[in-house]
Amino acid sequence: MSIDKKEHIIDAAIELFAEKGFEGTSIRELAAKAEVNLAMVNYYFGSKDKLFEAMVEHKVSFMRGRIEDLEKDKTITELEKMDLIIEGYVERFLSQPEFHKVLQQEMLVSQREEMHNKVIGIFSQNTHNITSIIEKGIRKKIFKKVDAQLTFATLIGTINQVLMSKSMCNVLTGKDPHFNPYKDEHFKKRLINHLKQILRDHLLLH
Amino acid sequence: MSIDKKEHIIDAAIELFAEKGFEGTSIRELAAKAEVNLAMVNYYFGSKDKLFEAMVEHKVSFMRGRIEDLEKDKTITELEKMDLIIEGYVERFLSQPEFHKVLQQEMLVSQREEMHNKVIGIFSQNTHNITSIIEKGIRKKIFKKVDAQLTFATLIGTINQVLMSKSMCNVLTGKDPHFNPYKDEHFKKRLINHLKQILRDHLLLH
DNA sequence: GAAAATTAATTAAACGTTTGTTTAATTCAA
DNA sequence: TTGAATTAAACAAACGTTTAATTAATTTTC
Repeated sequence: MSIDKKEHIIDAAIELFAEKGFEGTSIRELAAKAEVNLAMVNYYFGSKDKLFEAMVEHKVSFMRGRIEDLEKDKTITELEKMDLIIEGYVERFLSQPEFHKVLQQEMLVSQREEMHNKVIGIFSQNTHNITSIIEKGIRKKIFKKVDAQLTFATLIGTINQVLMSKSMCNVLTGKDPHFNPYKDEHFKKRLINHLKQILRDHLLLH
Repeated sequence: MSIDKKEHIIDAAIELFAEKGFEGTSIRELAAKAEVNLAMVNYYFGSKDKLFEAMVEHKVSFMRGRIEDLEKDKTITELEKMDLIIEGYVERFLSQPEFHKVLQQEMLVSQREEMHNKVIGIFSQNTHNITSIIEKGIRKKIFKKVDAQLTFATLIGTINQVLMSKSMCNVLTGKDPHFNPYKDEHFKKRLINHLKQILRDHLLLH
């Protein structure tokens, strides 16, 4: 009975936090969207802050990466690993653009510091693994001597950029303002291809 | 007498909005930081919303681009244009990281819709010009047939990524958490070099 | 150029709302 | 019958904004 409701609240929270920000969303508004009584939010989660934490916890558990395993994998080349990382990231981020927007907001503001650090932790979780893969490729002389850290920033930054705002993305790609690029399979492939191409150009020797 | 104070308030607003977000910043807090009376904010700007608009207006006027002229310029190559664009962007963004964070926040949330659209307008102002330059380079067969729009997203996205959070940037580059990369000349050059390199790799024929 | 009159700047206090949260009563399920 | 779920109402605190009074600066008048 209550599990549905808890998830209902979390889903409403993601939508509203993504659209209006954490401080910009009132519990009353949230309760109305989730179709529960105002007091239920505090009843279930204790406070607005704890709801936020629970929401992040709940969603992050869904996207625990396999990137650590990937780094150790010796059956595929570093380039193939990068391709898999790109596919994984784009797939994951585009499938939950609202949640990802909430994380981006939290990364920008340092209002709730523990949450800010937590989100940075989530994002930088893979930083080391991926730069390691790139650096390994460099040592193997498969890759050029690039700036591995900023190359990673380019990868994540490009995805973040298109995920930042639907209308921004549509302006960029010249689409109709009400078009939803995140649900468009063609756009997803386009993004993956672009990232694969730019990384190949940048990493591979010629 | 009052011009100083107005700018005092705007400066305080940028700092606080960048750190805590628009809704997360109270006028009382802001007035305290600017060392003015609470009522002065509304006296000068009318409302919190209008203060925001005035702040954006005031800062945007400082960074009116020369990119339009650059597009038409026929004395330099498209690659040189791209180099100049990179230098200009990095210079501009790193010199006002707090203001830029405010814009990023506003791009993410669609709470104040007119402001949201305005910021998108600012950002996409150069979208057309820059993709035009890339596409011209492609027609001239100086550049490969790349996805010009997503290439632009990569350029802006990389800069946005490192500008997102100081501590995030430090985690990425393995620096001390309290280090300020935005004021570091070496980091600036590193970022410029990376962007130039990745664009060369991606755009130029081999 | 000093006094008076007028406008602008500044203040502390109060306004009405909205906020997150809690309470106490009620309904529901086991 | 007991404990959890749900509700409407109330809570104090914080919010953006306004008011009314005071001080400072500027302009006008003689």
